Amino acid sequence: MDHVDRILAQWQAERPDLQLRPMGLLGRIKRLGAHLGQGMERVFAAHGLNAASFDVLATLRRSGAPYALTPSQLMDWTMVTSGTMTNRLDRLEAKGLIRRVRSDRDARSVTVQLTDEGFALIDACVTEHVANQHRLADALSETEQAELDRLLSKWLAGFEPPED
Amino acid sequence: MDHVDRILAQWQAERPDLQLRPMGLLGRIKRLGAHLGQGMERVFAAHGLNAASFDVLATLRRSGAPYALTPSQLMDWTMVTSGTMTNRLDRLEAKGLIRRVRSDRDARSVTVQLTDEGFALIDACVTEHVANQHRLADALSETEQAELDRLLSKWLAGFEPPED
DNA sequence: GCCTTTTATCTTGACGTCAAGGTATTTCAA
DNA sequence: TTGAAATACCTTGACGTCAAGATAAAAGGC
Repeated sequence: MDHVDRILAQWQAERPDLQLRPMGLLGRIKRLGAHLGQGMERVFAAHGLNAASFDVLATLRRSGAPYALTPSQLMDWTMVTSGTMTNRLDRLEAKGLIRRVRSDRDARSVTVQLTDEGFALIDACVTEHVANQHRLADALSETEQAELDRLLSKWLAGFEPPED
Repeated sequence: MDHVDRILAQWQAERPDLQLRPMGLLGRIKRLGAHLGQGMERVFAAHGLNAASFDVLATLRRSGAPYALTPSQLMDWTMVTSGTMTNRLDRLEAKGLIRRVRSDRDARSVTVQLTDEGFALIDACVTEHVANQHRLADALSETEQAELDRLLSKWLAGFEPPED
């Protein structure tokens, strides 16, 4: 009898006409996502970051040398709007973690590049982040994690058709 | 090869020292949660609500007659801070969906009650919401949904120790 | 060469959230 | 009885987000 079960029991009593089966599943995904998010934010915060700024720096870092992408590419990877990305980049630039370089070939275009400070910070942060993810997933065995990943991949494929 | 796989492949190339196994799992939970959240928001929006306002009205509705709880009880159920709840209640009150009643017994306390309009709205909305949840979960068979729910419950139990 | 359309990014305004703190009230131990 | 602590709710200020639209530049049809 967890939090989600209590919610389902209330609905069952008040609206016995409803077919509640998927509600528990969706509720658990949402709550688990919230707990995992909080668990990850702690590591980000220890490095002066949050999920938003980590997301940008990590995307640049894993893109490989020269650790530079355009705002549009970053928007594609992180799935946020242009206004959100402008705001994120403004803050990261103010902290000296990225730098905006105007393109020579296209005056509309900007390249966002990790500074040395940004590179060092994200490299240290992601190392801790990965270790933290291991801790967060430890409640399940490797077999269970693999089975869960299989089911989530199948579900996710309906929203994000795989390519290649 | 989905979006998460592409991220993992980039990390693998750039940081082969990292043990990336749990990263895919956590990434898929996050992305799936985002897609499901968007899918649910559409139904809320069709009734002039969003996830936040739906959450409050649904909590009041499923609490049973007289469909009234204090802000503190609502905070416990919805897991938001007091400032957030005040803001939510202000907006719902302005729309005439809830009403605040000062307590006779404790002058600090307030009872938040569904109005007739609020009751009618949330009852209609939750009916559609449940049908929508079925659609969103349709990508998995009933067996798969049950297995997924089992694994998520186990994982979630580490964050929210079950009671009773 | 021009004019429309598309592309790339930034700006604005509204909203939801939280942390920290404020105010009023109640509780409880001395 | 009274004064400190706890409780219940609200206020404030900062932040992250989005939708809509602004600006500027490039591309393409004629």
